[in-house]
Amino acid sequence: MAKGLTKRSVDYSQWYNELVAKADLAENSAVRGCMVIKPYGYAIWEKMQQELDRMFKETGHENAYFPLFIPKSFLSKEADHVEGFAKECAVVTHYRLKNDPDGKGVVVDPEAKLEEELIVRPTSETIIWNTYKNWIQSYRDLPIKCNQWANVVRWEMRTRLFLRTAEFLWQEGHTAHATKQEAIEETQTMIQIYADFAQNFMAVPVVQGVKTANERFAGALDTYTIEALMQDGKALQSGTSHFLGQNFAKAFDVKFATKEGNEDYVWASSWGVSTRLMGALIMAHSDDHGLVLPPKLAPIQVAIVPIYRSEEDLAKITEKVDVVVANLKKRGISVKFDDSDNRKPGWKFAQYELKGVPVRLAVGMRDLENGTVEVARRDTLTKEVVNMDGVDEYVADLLEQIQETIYQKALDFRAEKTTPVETFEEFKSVLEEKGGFILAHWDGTSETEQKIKEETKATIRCIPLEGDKTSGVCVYSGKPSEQRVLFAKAY
RNA sequence: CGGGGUGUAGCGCAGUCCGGUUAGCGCACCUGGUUUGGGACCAGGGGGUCGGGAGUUCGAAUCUCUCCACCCCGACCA
Repeated sequence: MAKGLTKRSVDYSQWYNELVAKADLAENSAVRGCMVIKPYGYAIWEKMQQELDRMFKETGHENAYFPLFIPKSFLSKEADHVEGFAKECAVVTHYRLKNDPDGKGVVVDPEAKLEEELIVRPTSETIIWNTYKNWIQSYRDLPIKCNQWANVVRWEMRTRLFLRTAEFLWQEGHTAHATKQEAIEETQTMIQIYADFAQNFMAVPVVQGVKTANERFAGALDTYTIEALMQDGKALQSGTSHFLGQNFAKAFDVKFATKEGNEDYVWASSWGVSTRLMGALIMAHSDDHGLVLPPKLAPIQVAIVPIYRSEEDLAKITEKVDVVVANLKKRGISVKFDDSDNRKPGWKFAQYELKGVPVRLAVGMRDLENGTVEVARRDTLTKEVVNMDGVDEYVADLLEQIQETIYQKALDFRAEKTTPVETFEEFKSVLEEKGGFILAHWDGTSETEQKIKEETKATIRCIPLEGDKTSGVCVYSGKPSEQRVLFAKAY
């Protein structure tokens, strides 16, 4: 048991907070609501970025960069968009400070007021569509498929490391298309990429679906989402992809000449995932001993701990371990040989467990005599002694197994915590006693959705794309329902 | 932004009610030694604007006012 780490069963959110701190992922900063992502946490984010970036480029996207600041007037050009974001915008009003005439420090120079105030981007649709206007004249200029890796600011009242911070890192893709169909296909392609990434790299199973009107992105016609289930039974929206129709093209007057010689507004999509994925990763797999990382995203995949009495012993062990390290690296496995002498092996074992390192090798004099290595896997906390010869191949296989095992475990957990219900009584009791995802019929109205939210605090996470499509009657109103939708309490 | 709680060494805390030596303990850190197969032990040592500011007082970590930060629960949200 990790010293000082609160058990999940005692206080889940405290467990999360302590884990983020103790595993050296992130910490609160001097700026309210803003986090410092520490090197170990950032290394995981970099691994996510690398893979996503590769997937974006494989599907024909290019990276670009747009400004941090957005003129205030841009935001208000799309009515729903400004409505959605206005309440959480940071605003730049001045461009200069001066010495405080009354004494120490500096004050805002009232002489230096901006003619037009600037919004710190909460998202970049407006500045990008203002720019795209200049890039697009003809259907030959389309499609445009840009992505940017950036920070955004949404002035949240209550924040939690990774899950909701006032500033966060993300990528936002913004595409422009000649046809509605193509824009819809792009929107769907990207949500599929997010789902693939979540499942194959993060080992987090997700439900793909469409958001209801209430939960839709401000300015979108349709929002596709991937929803993941955390160990406390709450849902986490982990990625979204929006079909924007011609809303932003109309707001920013972006027209193009069609093949037929007509003029038409451009069709748009946008899509993003953020450092919130870190929260999903942490809460999906980790246990009371600490972080559990999927091998594909672990900054250190293998930690090697030497066990020795004398310097001579260490030298002998190091000689053997160097070969193992070289062989592992040849296979593209990231490995850390921890020969620091200021910690005992037991401390190191606990530390690498806390940090979620998938595989730990221990090598002592006993192993040198027997030609063996002790192999411990983080996900099951089991240990085996194997031959040192060929341990690199053994570890390579094991890493794949761990990736698969933790995905399967998360999938089983979700299956167990997904409950179809037929009545509102059942809905409430399942939500109360079991939590998790609830599949229920819904009459399709915002009123019913709102009522259910008020009475139970559960929201419609999405209308799933896959699964049971049979019709029924709404659990709340008794009116006809086309298919079951996914309810849960959410982060 | 409402309700509750907490701010004392890098971390975790005691001391605050009832003001009074030099502000203390555990972990961490430094030095030396013994250790090393699941969070080692002994000895010595360093480290403090007691969250900030203002006030009361001969004297404030302690009392008063005020501001700030963080945590939990709500409302809001990726």
